[in-house]
Amino acid sequence: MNLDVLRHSCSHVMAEAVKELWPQTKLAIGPAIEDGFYYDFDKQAPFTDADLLAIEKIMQKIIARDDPFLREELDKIKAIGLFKKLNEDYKVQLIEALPNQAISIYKTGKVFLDLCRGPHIKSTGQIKAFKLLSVAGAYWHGIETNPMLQRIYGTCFETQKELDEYLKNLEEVKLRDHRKLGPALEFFDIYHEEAGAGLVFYHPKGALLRTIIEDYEKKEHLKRGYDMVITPHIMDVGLWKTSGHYDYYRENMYFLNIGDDKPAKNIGGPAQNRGGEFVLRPMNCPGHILIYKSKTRSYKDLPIRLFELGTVYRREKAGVLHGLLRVRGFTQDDAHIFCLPEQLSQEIKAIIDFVFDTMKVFGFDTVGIELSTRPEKSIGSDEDWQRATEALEAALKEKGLKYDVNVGDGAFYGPKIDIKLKDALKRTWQCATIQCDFALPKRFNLAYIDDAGKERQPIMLHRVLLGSLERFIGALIEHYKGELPLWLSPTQVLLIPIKETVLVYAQGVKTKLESHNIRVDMDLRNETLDKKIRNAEINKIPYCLILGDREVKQQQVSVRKKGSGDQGAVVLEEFIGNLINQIQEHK
RNA sequence: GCUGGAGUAGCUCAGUUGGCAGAGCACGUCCUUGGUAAGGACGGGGUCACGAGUUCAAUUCUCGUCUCCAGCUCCA
Repeated sequence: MNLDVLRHSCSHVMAEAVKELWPQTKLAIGPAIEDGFYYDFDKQAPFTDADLLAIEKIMQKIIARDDPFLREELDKIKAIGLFKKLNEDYKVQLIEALPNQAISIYKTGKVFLDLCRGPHIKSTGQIKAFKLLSVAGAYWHGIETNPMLQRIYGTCFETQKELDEYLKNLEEVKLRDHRKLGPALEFFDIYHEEAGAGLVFYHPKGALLRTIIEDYEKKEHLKRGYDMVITPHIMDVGLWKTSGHYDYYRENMYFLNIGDDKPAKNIGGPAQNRGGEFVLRPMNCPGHILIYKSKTRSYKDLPIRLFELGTVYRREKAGVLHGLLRVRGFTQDDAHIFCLPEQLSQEIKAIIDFVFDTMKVFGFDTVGIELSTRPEKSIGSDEDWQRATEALEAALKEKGLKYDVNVGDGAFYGPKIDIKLKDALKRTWQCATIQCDFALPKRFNLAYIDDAGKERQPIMLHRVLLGSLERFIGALIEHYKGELPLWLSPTQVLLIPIKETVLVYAQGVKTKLESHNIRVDMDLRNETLDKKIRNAEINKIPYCLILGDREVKQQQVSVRKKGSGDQGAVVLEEFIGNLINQIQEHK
């Protein structure tokens, strides 16, 4: 049986139940979605949890009746008349938007009918396992200015067992929630009320994790021919007028009304682009562009790859903020590559490789590549957009990668490739993006001198690998359920001395581990061994070393591995050797 | 920004039909010196999100604000 058909049919049954309980309710649409189905209703009073239970009960009744799904076809005029009579305004709108041809409707039971393309299951009795999950607001047709409807989400499976597994998986998702795990593991917190929503505070362990990630990235970028730069967090508004952000991104920018008396020097763009006011940067590009422009560049210098762990601030709408995934201040692993046209394809392919390699090191599979094209609100000529889009597409094709095209979803200055990663629960996360840009080089009058001594315009690539470190750390926490691999764990080894008499020995072990750059903590509290072990497990520390009289006497350490318990005693050097191997292999 | 739900100790949550605010964990002190997931006793900790209003009295009722949660819209 086709699961989408089953779910779609289930949404019809739900709509029938809602109409039975509240006959005045108007129906909008009710499709199957990835994990279930929904139906949008126009009803005055909000649906409550109790209402959902009542609806489920009626649905059970309809399913027990085993009503057949019957298809009928009408011409458009008749269909409009029928749904007008039923007072189903939204259905009338839907039919009016359809081409002038036969309109199909489906009937179930004696009274319920719905505009529907189909197909459906034979009869309601084929629904074996379903559950209504939640209710939420949703705009009619998804357009903000339209009336808001009430959407009931539900899911449906062929068997109860599959439904139970799905519900169990939902619980699993909750357990992995980085918004709970992150503060619990003392990685980060957000002081919504005191400091502001969407602003992240890294506590010592989280800051250490981030430093480990940053160090890895710096090393890897230097290895791959990037230069590191550091640019200011506030810059004159004139720069943002020239870049186009002032016109195309203003509602997301923070302005600092106190500026300098003297307007900034105008670079590129019209003369009115003089500032005197400052902007907290929402992006890093203008800073990198200034560095590119700082001297005359030869074609022999290109490509120039400027990398910065750049913190940016964006004024996101309050309702979209979500843990570390959507914040107002975040740090991108951002680079801008200035290159010759003939270098473009090679650079894009190198970035794609870089993304794949990086994801693998952090333990993710990459999936889902999307190519996004020119949006309505954008700068640059059609010709440039076409060249940029073709360049990205060609690179994907040359690498033999599958991708979807997302029409109109590009940045305002250029088309982009998004690479999504897949976590342990098979959820996807938007992290890496590669954007091809002919527009900003033009606006800022970027140039290089070609082999004939003529001034030419370089092409600019914007790209991030992990995207925002905040979002990526959120993904890491959920992917690993907080149990980070050894090489990323803020505390790699916890020393547990059993009693005070072994403290001298324990201190010696600690010093030795630290001399190998192993991150080690010692639990000196006056607690039982059991308690300290429990604590280490809860804090998801990869290794514990238990140190008592026995270990001192034999000059060994007793190893306990998270999740697999007592590993027995070994000499310290053996343990260290083993650990270093694992760390080097990014395990 | 929109629709709905919510905000009580650091955390997880009780509770008050309007009348002195509660537990477990965590934290502190003391006892206990232990062998692989919670040893014991005692103790500190709260403008019940914030601001108005109603009332003899508001954590509780009303209104507003902020924030969170589930979505919509938007996005790294």
